[in-house]
Amino acid sequence: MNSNLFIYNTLSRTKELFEPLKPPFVGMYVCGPTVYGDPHLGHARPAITFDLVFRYLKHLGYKVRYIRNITDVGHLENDEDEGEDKIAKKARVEQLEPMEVAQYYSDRYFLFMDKMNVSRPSIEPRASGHIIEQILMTQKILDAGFAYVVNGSVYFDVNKYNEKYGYGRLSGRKIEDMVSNTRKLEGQDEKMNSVDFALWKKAQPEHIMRWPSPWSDGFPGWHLECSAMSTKYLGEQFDIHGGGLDLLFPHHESEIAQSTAATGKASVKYWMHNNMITIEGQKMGKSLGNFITLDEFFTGNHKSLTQAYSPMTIRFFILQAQYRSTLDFSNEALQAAEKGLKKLFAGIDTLSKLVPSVYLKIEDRGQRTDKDFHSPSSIIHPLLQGCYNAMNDDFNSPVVIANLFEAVRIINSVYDKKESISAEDLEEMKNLFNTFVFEILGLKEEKTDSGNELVDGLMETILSLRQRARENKDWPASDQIRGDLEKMKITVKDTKDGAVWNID
RNA sequence: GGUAUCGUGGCCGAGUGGCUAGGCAGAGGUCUGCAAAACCUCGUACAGCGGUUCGACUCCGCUCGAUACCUCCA
Repeated sequence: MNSNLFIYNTLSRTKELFEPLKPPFVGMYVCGPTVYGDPHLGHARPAITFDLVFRYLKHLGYKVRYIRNITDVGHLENDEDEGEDKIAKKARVEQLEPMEVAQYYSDRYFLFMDKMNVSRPSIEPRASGHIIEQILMTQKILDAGFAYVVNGSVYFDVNKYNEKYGYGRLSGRKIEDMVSNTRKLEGQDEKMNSVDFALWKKAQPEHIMRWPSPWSDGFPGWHLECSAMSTKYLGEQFDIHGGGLDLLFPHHESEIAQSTAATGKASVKYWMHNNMITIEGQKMGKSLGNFITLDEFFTGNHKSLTQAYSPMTIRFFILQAQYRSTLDFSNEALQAAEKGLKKLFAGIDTLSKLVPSVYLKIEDRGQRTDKDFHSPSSIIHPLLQGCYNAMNDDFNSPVVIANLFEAVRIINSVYDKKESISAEDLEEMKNLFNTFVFEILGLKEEKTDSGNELVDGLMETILSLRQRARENKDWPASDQIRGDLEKMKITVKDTKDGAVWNID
């Protein structure tokens, strides 16, 4: 557990050695989805990024409590007077109960995350289930003197907070600049200062989602849920807080302010931010209307998509970029990922068929030179070490994958009898794939109908007929069978051990 | 305008002060009845201009360009 894991901390803009506050326990909080729309590719990135973090920390032996919230209330439409809750607005349009909408899209979110093999977090709290905690936190901030009440709404006093603790440290903003640069919005007259934000908003009569509070019937402000729920489940101070880069300001900045104002100390040790997925160089997002939902990816049902892409292809595509880089979507890039993933799993399949060579190597007597290229310490072990080094360097999954492809190259060479492998190497190789492909990267094979007894039996019959044709050098018949199967998406390959087939 | 990040070969995408990323696509070769797969070889990328240095794609400055945030957004 005494690892050399380095994490890029947005707070310091450097990679820092990861040292949990209370080892072996690790507390991690990640901003989850607002459930008022179908999950799109952008939602997949943080989910997979922090799943990778979750999986790796567990692999290192930490006991991780991972919280990812569901925002089913709390984000204001804007900061204006009539600021209405997004969930409520959508609900009115569709004439549905707000919670029905939230439930529907929550279910959709879970469904698609499961398909991409994203682990379920330890706790997935809902904002609507933590109104009391949010009210209590608002009260605490009021008591500390960093908030004020106007007409039943409660606002955070950013200026006062700034004087004592400094506001803007995460995002590198100065409050003076912000005051002069904040756009003039309608109906800001309640706030003492334009940079102040709402902790509690009084609900207008038409506002559906509302709860009683000491100040008014209303609803919590849009940064409050994360502060309240992270504190509830992880304590006043915890290790990692993650989320999309687009949440850095003002959301995370305000979270820091709220928690610090309430408790007098900084709550988060490591701030992690995943970068955006872009499409034609632009952020894929709701407001731009250029997003593609996960459902559309999986079905191929979208005008920008030339084909469907499987959940694992999406996962692999995301893991092929480091989480802090922007990732540009294109059909070409996705197809490259699809083929690469196929090659990886073909390699794993081949690995299970390998037999170790039995000859006694000269280096087994002790002396080792650079030419001893078949001992564990000289070919497989460096790859394993390379994977750990990459993960320890701020979760550099693309480098892990590069190491895995090198391993696949070795597997194929051994299978082609161009290289040999010792029993120890073979075991280490299997360990490498089990650990990194399945456990840490969380990839899994998407098997189709293979394994179905009926299909297997039919295929055996068909291929034995084709084999007879081949033995008779009846190439037209042989090729026709292969061609007909190809039309049914069944690929037949002739190897020296006979024909093998698989369904695409 | 402010803040931040970034500009790598046909595409995606790592990385580094002097030493191979990797995947996809492309070219040639081996194997194969053919095909597929696999393996081998190849292309001399690091926006531009200066500076530091024995040496920079990597450090510094400037220019150009891109993106994100400053309003809900993963």
